[in-house]
Amino acid sequence: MALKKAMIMTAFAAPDKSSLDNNPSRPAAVHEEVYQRLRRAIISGQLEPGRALSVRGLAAEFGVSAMPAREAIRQLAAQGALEITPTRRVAVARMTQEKLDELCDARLALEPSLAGRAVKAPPAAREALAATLTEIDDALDQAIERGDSADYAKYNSEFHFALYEAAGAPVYLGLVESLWLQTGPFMRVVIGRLGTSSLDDDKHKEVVAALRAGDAEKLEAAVREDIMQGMSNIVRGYSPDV
Amino acid sequence: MALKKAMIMTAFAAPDKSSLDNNPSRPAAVHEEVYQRLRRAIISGQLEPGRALSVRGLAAEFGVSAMPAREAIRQLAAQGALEITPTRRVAVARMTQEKLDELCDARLALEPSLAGRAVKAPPAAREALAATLTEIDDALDQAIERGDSADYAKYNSEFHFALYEAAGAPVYLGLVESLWLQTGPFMRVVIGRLGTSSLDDDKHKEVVAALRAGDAEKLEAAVREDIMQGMSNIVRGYSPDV
DNA sequence: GCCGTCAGAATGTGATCACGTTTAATCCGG
DNA sequence: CCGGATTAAACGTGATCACATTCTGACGGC
Repeated sequence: MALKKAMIMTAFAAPDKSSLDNNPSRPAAVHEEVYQRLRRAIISGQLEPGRALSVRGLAAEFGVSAMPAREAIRQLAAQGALEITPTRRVAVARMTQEKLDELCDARLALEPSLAGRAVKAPPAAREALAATLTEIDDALDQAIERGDSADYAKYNSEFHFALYEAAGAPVYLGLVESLWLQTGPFMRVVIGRLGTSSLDDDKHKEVVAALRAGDAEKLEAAVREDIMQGMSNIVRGYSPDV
Repeated sequence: MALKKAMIMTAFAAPDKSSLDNNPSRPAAVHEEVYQRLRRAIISGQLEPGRALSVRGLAAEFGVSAMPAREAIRQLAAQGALEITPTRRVAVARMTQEKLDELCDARLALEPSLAGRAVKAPPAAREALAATLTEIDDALDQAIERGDSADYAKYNSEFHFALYEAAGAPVYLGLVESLWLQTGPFMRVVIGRLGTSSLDDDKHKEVVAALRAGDAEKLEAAVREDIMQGMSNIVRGYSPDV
């Protein structure tokens, strides 16, 4: 029981305080931090589908009162990450075959064109982004070699969102975040089932190359292939109900 | 001031109780009803962009305590309908040119293919849907003749969502709802500015025809054209800041 | 007439409590 | 050893309160 508690604590790890907190002016709202930590944990697949969450439980985990936990839960439920059962209980959203198909279609419809917008950034910013992406991708490759599926999921999401955030398209970004919040938990299950060995041929190198070349079409194609490859892995590792 | 109060009351009108409440088993949560009414008001453009909302104000409007109002606000903010200012105040999201471009792109990327799924429904359900759509479209035409831009926006949203809900694609539907929550308020401003006279050539008839024919491609094309036409109207009526 | 000041009203946020429901555990009879 | 009933714990939800911050508008000096 103490072990499980420790696992939970790491899943909801606080953001790295050593990095610069780029908003020194205003202290962040408590419910906002709860939301962000929970969101990261879900996107990077640290919470398995069907995992029950409770207002009081979350509040205790984060050392806050019930109110911020409630707000974070409602926000994530609105984005499709959490399900509210008919009896009003809260759990990480489960996956179905139909939902998986929809998520795949929607990701292909949105993410490539979102990524494509990143090439419109000024060359200096583009180069900086490429450097950041390479850095993340290196960490990702190391995670694969290590067989660390948790870090893989983490760096994979960081890679994509570093690219997407650079596109400067907040509406698109919000939609895509919702999609990742719905795929994240299930993705992790699949990776844990298949292992990281089958993931060493992602298209991230092509993404960076196309970004450096300023070739929007190639960038979109690379992202599209990356998504399709990742989703086909999911299908390979799929089993119902979970 | 009493007049303004009355206007607000109509904007947040309660759903028609005479219609069947299709879930007699469990009483809906209070915050859920607040959310639904607010959501409808926003999608159908009854709240102008920049309109300030407050927890206590909303709670008073709906005759509830602050808590359900807070939850509804947070949910809608998570969907992009409401903005939270740097000082943590809440207002209906404003429009910018960049956001408008994004919304247009995203709608074109999602809504046609969502609508296209509706043709996969069994013929009987498709025919019933076509009948419903025709009914809504008639009311819509009458609203146009009347020059009633409020009813126009209402029936237009009802037309689209009747179609989209029939597609049976909840993930897509959630994304599209988010887009409408962001376009709704601004749409209404534009319609009010242009009048309804410029809106009598929508593609709804083609939509219904394609649905009846079971022609997914034509259906998608008709929806695409309807979106483009509606969005071009917005561009025509656009002026910054609002 | 304009702008800065300042007091009062309004607001977001977090905490806590109460109530009815739901889930989990316990116990008991077979 | 098992299954159903009963009791206890946990939960979601709504209400209310306190506090710090922010907005509003009136007032007064320039």
